[in-house]
Amino acid sequence: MNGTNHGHAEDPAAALRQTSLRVTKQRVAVLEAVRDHPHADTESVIRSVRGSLPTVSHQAVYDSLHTLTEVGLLRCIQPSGSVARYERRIGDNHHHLVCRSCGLIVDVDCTVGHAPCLVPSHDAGFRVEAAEVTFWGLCPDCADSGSAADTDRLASSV
Amino acid sequence: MNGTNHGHAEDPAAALRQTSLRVTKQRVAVLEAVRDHPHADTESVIRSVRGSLPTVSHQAVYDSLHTLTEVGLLRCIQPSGSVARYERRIGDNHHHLVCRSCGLIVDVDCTVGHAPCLVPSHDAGFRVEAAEVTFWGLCPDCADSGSAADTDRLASSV
DNA sequence: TGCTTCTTTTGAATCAGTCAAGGAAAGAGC
DNA sequence: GCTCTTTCCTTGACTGATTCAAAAGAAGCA
Repeated sequence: MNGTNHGHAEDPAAALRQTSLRVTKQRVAVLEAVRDHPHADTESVIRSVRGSLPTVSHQAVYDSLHTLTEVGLLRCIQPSGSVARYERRIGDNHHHLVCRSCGLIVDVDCTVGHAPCLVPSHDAGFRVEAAEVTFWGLCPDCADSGSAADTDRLASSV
Repeated sequence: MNGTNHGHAEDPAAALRQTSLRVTKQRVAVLEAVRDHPHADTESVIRSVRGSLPTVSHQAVYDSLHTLTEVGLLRCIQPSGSVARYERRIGDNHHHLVCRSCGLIVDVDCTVGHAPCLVPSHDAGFRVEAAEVTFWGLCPDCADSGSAADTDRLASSV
């Protein structure tokens, strides 16, 4: 539950320095934003970053998110029908529970054990590198309220 | 491997009739297009449908894809970074292998057995209805050619 | 400090997908 | 086969997320 990355999970600047990336306040702010809002979409990250840096361009945030994802400091997830979302918990092969109704995303630990936690029944010659698991359902709140209306819509999409 | 749906896998018109949907040539053509091009994106479906119906609007195809997905005749999948793709193999809880390099998608049967084939380690109070598994890797072709260049890019995104 | 290279800003463009209104066609009943 | 009602398709404009490109600005090395 503590720093899973390379021992720098809590210090964005240090994390950046360990890569060959320049340490800019924009990138630090993006890392902090994602740390503070797990599974945030780009829009939320921009809003959050502008809390400390009111003038950042959306482009800078897009660039940062891409770059940081590329070097492995962030992970990008995109459940069907959702925009890109980012998280800092990387390298532990965890998966996600997604609410079909409100879009809430919650982490779940690997179903079986260690990565790769799953092996396809046949791999069609692929060099398989990772398994990504998304559990679809209803979060507690949505399951309680309006479960009838939702259930209809859901039956068909499974 | 044969008709998995309700015994009408090969006859689009019959499949439509079993739902309460009207049998229009546009919908039949969309079903045929997806049957003939599994995992096709909307753009490809449009192109394919226009082979037999040169004047269909893209809107008609979008509508048909949505409607057919809603009634369960199609399934929509959207691997991260990809546009929506559709397939007709439904109800058998199979999963997908996706090539990170060229985007090729291949079906794989359910890893463990029957649906729901996976149960999260803890469900955070969710009412879990389905597990979607995506295996990421390199298809045989991409693994052969230019594997060095790709490997770099990939190492970071797992 | 000065220089080089990488980043960010600015502003416009692209692309998938959606909205809305009117015309067209499917299917039910006669 | 004909008519009516309801559902579906066409047209054309629009939205929202993301990307492109050029020029200005900062980071880090010598």
